[in-house]
Amino acid sequence: MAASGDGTVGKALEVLDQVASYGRPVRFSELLDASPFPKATLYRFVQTLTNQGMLAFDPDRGTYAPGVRLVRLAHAAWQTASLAPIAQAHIDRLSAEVGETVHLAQLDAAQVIYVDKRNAAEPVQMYSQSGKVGPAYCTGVGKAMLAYLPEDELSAILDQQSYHKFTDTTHTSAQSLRAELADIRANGYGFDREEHEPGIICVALPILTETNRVLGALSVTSTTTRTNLAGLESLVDRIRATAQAISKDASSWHFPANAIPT
Amino acid sequence: MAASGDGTVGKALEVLDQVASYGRPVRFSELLDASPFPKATLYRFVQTLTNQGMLAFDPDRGTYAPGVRLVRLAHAAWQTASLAPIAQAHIDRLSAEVGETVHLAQLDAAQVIYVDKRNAAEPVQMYSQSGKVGPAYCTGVGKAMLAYLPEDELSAILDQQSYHKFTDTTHTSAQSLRAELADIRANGYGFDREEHEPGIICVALPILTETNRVLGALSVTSTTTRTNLAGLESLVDRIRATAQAISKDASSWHFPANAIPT
DNA sequence: ACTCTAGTCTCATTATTTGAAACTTAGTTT
DNA sequence: AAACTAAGTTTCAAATAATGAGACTAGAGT
Repeated sequence: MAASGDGTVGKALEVLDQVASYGRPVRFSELLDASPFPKATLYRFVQTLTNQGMLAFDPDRGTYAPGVRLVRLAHAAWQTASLAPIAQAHIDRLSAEVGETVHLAQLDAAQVIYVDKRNAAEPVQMYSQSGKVGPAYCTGVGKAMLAYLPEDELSAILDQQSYHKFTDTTHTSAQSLRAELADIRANGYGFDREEHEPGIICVALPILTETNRVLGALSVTSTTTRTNLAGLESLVDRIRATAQAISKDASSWHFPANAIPT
Repeated sequence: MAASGDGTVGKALEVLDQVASYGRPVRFSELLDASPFPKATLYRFVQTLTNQGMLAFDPDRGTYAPGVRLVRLAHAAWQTASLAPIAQAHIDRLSAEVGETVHLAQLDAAQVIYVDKRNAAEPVQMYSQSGKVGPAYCTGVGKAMLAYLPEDELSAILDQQSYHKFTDTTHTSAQSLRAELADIRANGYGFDREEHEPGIICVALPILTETNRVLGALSVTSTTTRTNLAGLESLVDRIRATAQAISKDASSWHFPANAIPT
């Protein structure tokens, strides 16, 4: 039932996450210090993952880092499973119209993953910006998605949040967050009231299927120096139209007859 | 000793690759038809991978696709393990100077993965272009890397090539390929003589460490309508300088003291 | 109501993982 | 140069998890 702990494969992926979390190449001993696994076990996992190209070993330095095979797999994930390729054109248009940064996010376990981002000023985004993660409980997109989750999934996710108080508007308990989620559900949209970073505000709407399953969320971000919540609220209709268009495309476009064979 | 077959984890990752290879969401039964695993076993793998967020299940359609967790992991891989962030500035400059498309590639098992691409005309590349794979035996970057591989790794990789004849200059055997690799090693650079796509030619150089380990490869691509091999050859010095600069940066830059803790 | 197909679950057998401890380098100290 | 130390690697019997044939269920088609 919980996300972690499916047999050997789950443990190996835990190790993979651990390596990725450092953001730099790591020594075996560093991993060992922070690992729940005994030396020999961790060693075998690291070996296996390296064999498989999921980790890369630098023999000159004796360090491990996430491997390039992940880049290949992610390419497939991004193209196949994410809303990004579908949403691309819609996001471009929205970003141009509102003149602010647009984020497209999806839920991964208890975290938010930004799968695309469009900045009005700088028209094309880069790979390195996709894949960035953020907390679900204090971002506009996170809350918009949580608000439409079925109760069992929601409570599992709420339990996993850190409720770290980034600013003085950050929610610090599942309880207060739940209250806001109810509001969001009632309105159909939600805000980030500088909950994650001071001065940064956003409006966010979920992207839902016809059956009301959560596919992702869309947000328009700005700063308190440029606008305020009411200003962002005036964009809601425009954003909703985009979200609906994406949802519509997602329902049809999911079976591209076949990919161009390179 | 081959790359595949490390226990349960290896098998699970094989399934993951299989799903990714379709380039579209797939039914369980489709996977089963093409899978070496018996029904119950495949089922368990798919379940586990889905639990783990490595696959995403679409309950409306009953299909599986690569999951968003991969996007997160790939972000880490791209940033930490790939040459892309290091090479960025160098590639920009090179692309601007030569006015042609520059590719940065690395080796993943027996395939080439393009981790970055800079097109002189359209200045910023997109995520969706990173992660693209290509054959090693008939691309400029592929051959440049193979040429500098130690014999044991090389022969393992040569055995895994398909030697599909894309054009009439494509190598169709390990033997003829080996001969060219010797030339490349002697010259320090290699060409793609329309071996993969008619009309497309390129020069490629490996990116090596001081200890002569292969880190990746760099290529400048053009078309036969715009230039010819001699034209590309004149760029070799310029490309070599870039490759060396990247290698130098890679040797120091590999330990960013710590990442911005967002 | 019956049949066929796709998907899910069970459980005794089998194979793999586990991890304490021994071993191997390579680097440091006395 | 011998003794210590730390990091990485290997071993092997015991413990655990994976395996897969087949049973089961749900739904679609006739």
